[in-house]
Amino acid sequence: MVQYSKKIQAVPEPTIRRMPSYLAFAEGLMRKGQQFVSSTQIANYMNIDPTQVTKDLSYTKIVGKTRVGYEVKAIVEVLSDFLGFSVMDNAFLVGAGSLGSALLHDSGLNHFGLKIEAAFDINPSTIGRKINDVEVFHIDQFRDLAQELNVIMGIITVPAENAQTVADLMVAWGIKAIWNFTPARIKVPDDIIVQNTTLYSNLAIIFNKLHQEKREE
Amino acid sequence: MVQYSKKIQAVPEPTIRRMPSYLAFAEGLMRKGQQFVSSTQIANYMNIDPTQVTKDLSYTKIVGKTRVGYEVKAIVEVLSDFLGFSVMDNAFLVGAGSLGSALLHDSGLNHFGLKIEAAFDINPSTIGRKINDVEVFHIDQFRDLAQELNVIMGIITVPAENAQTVADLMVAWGIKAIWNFTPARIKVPDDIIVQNTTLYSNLAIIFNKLHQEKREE
DNA sequence: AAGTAATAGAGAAATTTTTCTTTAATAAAA
DNA sequence: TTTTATTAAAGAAAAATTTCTCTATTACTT
Ligand SMILES: NC(=O)c1ccc[n+]([C@@H]2O[C@H](COP(=O)([O-])OP(=O)(O)OC[C@H]3O[C@@H](n4cnc5c(N)ncnc54)[C@H](O)[C@@H]3O)[C@@H](O)[C@H]2O)c1
Ligand SMILES: NC(=O)c1ccc[n+]([C@@H]2O[C@H](COP(=O)([O-])OP(=O)(O)OC[C@H]3O[C@@H](n4cnc5c(N)ncnc54)[C@H](O)[C@@H]3O)[C@@H](O)[C@H]2O)c1
Repeated sequence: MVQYSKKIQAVPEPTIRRMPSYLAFAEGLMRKGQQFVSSTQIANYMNIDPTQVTKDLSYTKIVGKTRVGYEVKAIVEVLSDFLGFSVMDNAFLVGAGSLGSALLHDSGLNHFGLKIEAAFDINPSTIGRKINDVEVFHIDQFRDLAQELNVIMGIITVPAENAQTVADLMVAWGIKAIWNFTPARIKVPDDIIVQNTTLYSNLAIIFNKLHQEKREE
Repeated sequence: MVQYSKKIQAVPEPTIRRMPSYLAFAEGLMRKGQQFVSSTQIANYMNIDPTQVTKDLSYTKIVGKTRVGYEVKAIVEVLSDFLGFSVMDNAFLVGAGSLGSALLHDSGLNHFGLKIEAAFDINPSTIGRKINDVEVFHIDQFRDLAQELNVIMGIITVPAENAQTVADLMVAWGIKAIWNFTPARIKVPDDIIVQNTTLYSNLAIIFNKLHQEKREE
């Protein structure tokens, strides 16, 4: 079967996953005043192969200097742009519980181009409060505010059993991308982007490695 | 170069990443009283190819029935065991800030075999408090408590710039695996398992897809 | 009872991602 | 100045992962 929606020359997802770490590393070096950084250094920091770094960076317009490496400033600038971190996108967060609050406190999101404009909940005791200067509204106000503030992303941090309900509302209300932190998989139309972020995958990997170690003993 | 530490017949990491979702789905079905589930159903829920599910499950000892599927109960039991979720591992969490508190509130970790026995911080105003029944100690007490409680995992939720310091302490204190939630990459001896869990990779992927959509318009 | 459709499972093929190899450039050392 | 070592970059090869193809099985429909 021919895949019509096939991406042409898409950047590999693993590459995109690594890039924010390159960026964060480069930002750190910049603060320390370092001008150049080699793929070897980055690879050493990341615990990966140096050619992997070179290949990853080759997807951007960054060019390195033989025997010197890449200009730190260039990495920061180009990578920020490339990753979409240098323009602000507006998001709404639904579920101002423990994880939601943590995200609202995380300045890294803001630094990397995501502005959480407002939070929503159904719990009367949370509504009206401000968490790190972000106000918590009743979920019924989502639609009007989303249009008003040009919000394209919705963050789901409600209990798993309510994830689908919230997702449906988000879609109906014009959200283009959903960042789902619950372990539940949500069903949305094809044109809506969904990113599932589940802790338990990571837990499974750690356990797997731990047990492998045990087996080898 | 010959790779001596090469794993024999290891389960692919992507497979392990998907398994917790299969498990969660099966648990949901079990609660609803469903007895069997087919790879098609699971695939539909996960938005992936059915043969992927079949292949993933083939790494375990689960066997399916033609035209019927897999027994839900078997998936739950075998997968829990396989993923190491049915035996409790003890962990310590260092950095009882916003993310740390959220993790301490997350019952899912407990459900999937991770018991956070204690939390540690250096902030006097946090020390002595209890978060969801887990006590926050001064970091100096880590060592003694780790030995006493047979803790093998350390969870790092301090600010990124302190991640390496905390990791060094954890290693010195006999921790076998580190779950690092900071964007910083830590350097540890080869025999220590490290799992980095960084939000910003996910953010980068969403932005990438969003921008791709924009480009295609 | 016969036919049909859905499914597990095994193996092959295709695709994606990582690693290796080679080349050219050039900074630093001799 | 010459040599050496380090590096980026491009392309090839290898490895890992996903998707496809085929077969056998069997529940359900006719
Ligand atoms: N706490 C964590 O560290 C953590 C980590 C990873 C994933 N998760 C997942 O994130 C989700 C939320 O976890 P949590 O610990 O923050 O739970 P929580 O109970 O602390 O917060 C959930 C919030 O959602 C609100 N809510 C419920 N239904 C809603 C609805 N229909 N519309 C709007 N708001 C609604 C609740 O009032 C509550 O404030 C869960 O699925 C959990 O598995 C949590
Ligand atoms: N908040 C989030 O939602 C979120 C999400 C993803 C990742 N992160 C990352 O997690 C880390 C923590 O974020 P946070 O928002 O919880 O920060 P935070 O400031 O709320 O919490 C950090 C805690 O660590 C403690 N601490 C600092 N140095 C310490 C040390 N040496 N030993 C022990 N404790 C120490 C502080 O006292 C504080 O309580 C950061 O690296 C952040 O990038 C946070």
